Amino acid sequence: MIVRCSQYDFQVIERYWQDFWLKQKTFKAQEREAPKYYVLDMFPYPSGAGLHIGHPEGYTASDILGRYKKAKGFNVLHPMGWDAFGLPAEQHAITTGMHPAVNTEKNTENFRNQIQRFGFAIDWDREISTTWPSYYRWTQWIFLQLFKHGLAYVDEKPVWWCPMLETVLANEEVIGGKSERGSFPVERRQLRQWVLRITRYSDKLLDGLKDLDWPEATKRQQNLWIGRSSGGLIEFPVEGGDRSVAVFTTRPDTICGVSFIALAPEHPDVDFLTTDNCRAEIQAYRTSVTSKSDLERTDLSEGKSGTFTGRYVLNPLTGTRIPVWIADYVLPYHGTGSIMGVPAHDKRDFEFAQTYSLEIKPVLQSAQGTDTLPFCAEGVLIHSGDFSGLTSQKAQNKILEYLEKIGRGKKTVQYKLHDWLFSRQRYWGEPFPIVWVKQVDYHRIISCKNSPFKEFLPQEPVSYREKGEMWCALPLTTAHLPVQLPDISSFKPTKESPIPLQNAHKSWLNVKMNVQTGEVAAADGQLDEAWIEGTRETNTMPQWAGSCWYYLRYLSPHEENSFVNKQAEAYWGVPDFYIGGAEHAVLHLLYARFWHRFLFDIGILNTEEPFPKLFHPGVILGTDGSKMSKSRGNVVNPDTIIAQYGADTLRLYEMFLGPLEASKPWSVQNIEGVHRFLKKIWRLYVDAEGQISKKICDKEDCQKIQCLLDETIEKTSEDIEHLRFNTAISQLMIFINGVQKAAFISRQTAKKFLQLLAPFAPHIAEELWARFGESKSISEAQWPSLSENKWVQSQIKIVVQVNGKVRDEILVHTHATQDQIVQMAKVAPKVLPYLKRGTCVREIYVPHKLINLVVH
RNA sequence: GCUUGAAUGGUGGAAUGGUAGACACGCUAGACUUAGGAUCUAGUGCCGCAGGGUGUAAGGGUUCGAGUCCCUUUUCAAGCACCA
Repeated sequence: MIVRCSQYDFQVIERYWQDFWLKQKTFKAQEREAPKYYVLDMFPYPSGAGLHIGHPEGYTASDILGRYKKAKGFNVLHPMGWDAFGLPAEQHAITTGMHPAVNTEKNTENFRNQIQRFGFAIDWDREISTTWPSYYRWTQWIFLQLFKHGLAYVDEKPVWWCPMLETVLANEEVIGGKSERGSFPVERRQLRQWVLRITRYSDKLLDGLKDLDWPEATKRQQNLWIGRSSGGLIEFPVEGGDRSVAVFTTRPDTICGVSFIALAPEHPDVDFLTTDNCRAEIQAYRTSVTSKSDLERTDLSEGKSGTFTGRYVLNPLTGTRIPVWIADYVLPYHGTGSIMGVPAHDKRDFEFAQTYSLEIKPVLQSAQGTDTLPFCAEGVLIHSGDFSGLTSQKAQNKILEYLEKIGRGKKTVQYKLHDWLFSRQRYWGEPFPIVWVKQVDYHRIISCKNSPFKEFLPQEPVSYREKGEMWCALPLTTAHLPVQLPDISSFKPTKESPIPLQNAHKSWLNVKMNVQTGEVAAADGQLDEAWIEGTRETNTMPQWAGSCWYYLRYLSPHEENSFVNKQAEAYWGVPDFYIGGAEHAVLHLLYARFWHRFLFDIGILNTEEPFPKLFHPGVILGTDGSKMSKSRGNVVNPDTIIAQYGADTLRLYEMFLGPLEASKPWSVQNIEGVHRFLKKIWRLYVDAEGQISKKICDKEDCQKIQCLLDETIEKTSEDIEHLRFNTAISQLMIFINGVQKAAFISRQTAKKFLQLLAPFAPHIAEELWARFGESKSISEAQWPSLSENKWVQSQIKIVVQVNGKVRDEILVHTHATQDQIVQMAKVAPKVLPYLKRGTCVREIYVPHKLINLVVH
């Protein structure tokens, strides 16, 4: 049952117990009558580079918590899986010609082996991968639900296109004008794309944040990303015409200070607004803007530029003539794509007005009245007719109410959040379960009473027009899922067919469907009455799709009739603890919340939010304090550390580095410290023959050891609950240092310590536990409780301060009164000289801790 | 630029407003050793032989008492960055 070694041979010990746990299924989670605890790690992308030293930081933390909760009597679920669709596998396929599935399988195997070498208490029977057809079948099914409920549509619109990656990217994947992956330049292109209507959930996603136990910074980020701002839509009538220019503003109180209107150069009304004598200049300016990259355009140091259209509009409140400009600091994809310029009270407008010598007219004043322009805070209105004298807050309401009455404006809310661009021109992703059919054929489905294709039919058809033909999106049905990825000969996108799946065999691409039976087959040109023809959607879903719901699949990974088994969902619910990188603050974590809330809304989930408690471990940096990267050559490979010191040491080391949430540099030297700690434990427990050491015996512990054990139980329990693993480990070290000084300790105490150690260093704890003759895993044992007969201390130490500075210590009887203690303190040898210098005017006594004498 | 967070020995880091530097690394000395990169013992913020003084980025404040709370400044990190 146990390893036969007298030395601390961590290689043999760790391998033995890892095999033991896997074979015995020690950590298999099954629904039973007990409180549940679901710990979840963000599942990794199994990259070819293998496990990074940062991965096990979070995994170890969740493992400690999971093992602790199990010992506390909880039924713990700790699963692991693979977020295995994605770009790197596809790029590998393009360069090597190897199918991404083969390469992904290889990398996954490697990741699984590496992770298993850490000895995590994972239920491997629940392993999933987003790339398994049995998994993505249900990703497709959830998409069809979104489709059915009108939350998925196609749109031809400007999207971020990355020429290097040859794909479109979501807003969230573009950072500072470059692609999130690889930092390549991006540009805007008009393309037909699948889009998910996440904006319909803006308010719900915002409100739901309030109750989540998440890092404040992450909540703030999501808040900013959704970017709700309330203000007004105001119409400026065009001089001498019946049209108007609409702007969105959050500061309607400044409307009397408007000295220009600026439109984004791309604004569709620019042509109409431009007068003939300005047309040439406007054209030139627009051309210069489109040639700019987004990075150049949003470069703040460039200053502001624009051109006059020749047109004037009228201020709906004052009737003042206002020139209409176009300017590239106005963004086409926000609000109405046009703004009212109030230079006196907006920094950007101020800059623009200065450049082009436009009027700068203050209409707001602070209480002091000596404001430097631009004055962007709120204040009291001036030069604003009837509204003068009102505060900004009041004026905003009154002005909008007035504009609404005269039909020139209304209150409105704007969001920074855009609908989620959901399609990618890639091979290695989930195919859409959609077939494009002609409008007439779509109507045949609608009019066929019992057509199976009605399962996911939306109220309004999703369609687009091409070459005079209207194409409608026909959703396949649950019975057709999964729509598997077809084999293709080349993964490389080409100019002619930038979408890899367009190279799929015609028998996959072109299909015929039986309207009545729901049968789908390769199109063969022969159409009986019940059949219609169509073409499959060739875009695939983005990587985020699979990670939107994986935490639900873990609950019933083998369920074949549903994406999640109802009983399993009722029992396990959502993760009690979710841990993973802060880099997912607005991507994965926002998308998953959206899907979860949607599934709740259509009545197939019991909870509104997927992750009630979230934690981000800090980044582990290289020894030089900078981010680990291949190019810097400061990458640490977990395999070499495990080979040299063992998994227990690495686990302990990563937890001992510092607070879990802090970013910390890796240090080779410090790892020796925790390794020494484990060797010290081994020497204290095991003698030269490999037997339990004589130091551990059946005698009763001395008071010191018993108090120390109680302290250690208390401290480690509390620290684990609060994820303060570094201080928990230091307490374990304090205990061992104490044991080293003691003559002996009891078997009971020795075993209790092993239990405290087990969540952190499970292999050595399990091995020593077994050597005490235990036949069951240490993980099955109940967490130790405090000893019942607590030693009663007769004397306590009181610190004596004079004017807040420590001068002496006195030993007093536990039940001494405050007066007695004050008297003792006043005659303490090191205190006396200070008392002689003045008179004691006050004594502050903190029970059982200190006494402070105030001397003047 | 804006927002948020942080700053403690040679190093990583401890410290419900109540003994600053726990624990560990490193270093110094010693012990055991053929040997020590194993192990054990003692020491280790700074100044001072010592009594003692001083000390948590800098300055101010609140308090009997401040690393901790408040204000100003500096530096660093993260996020956002023309979102009207």
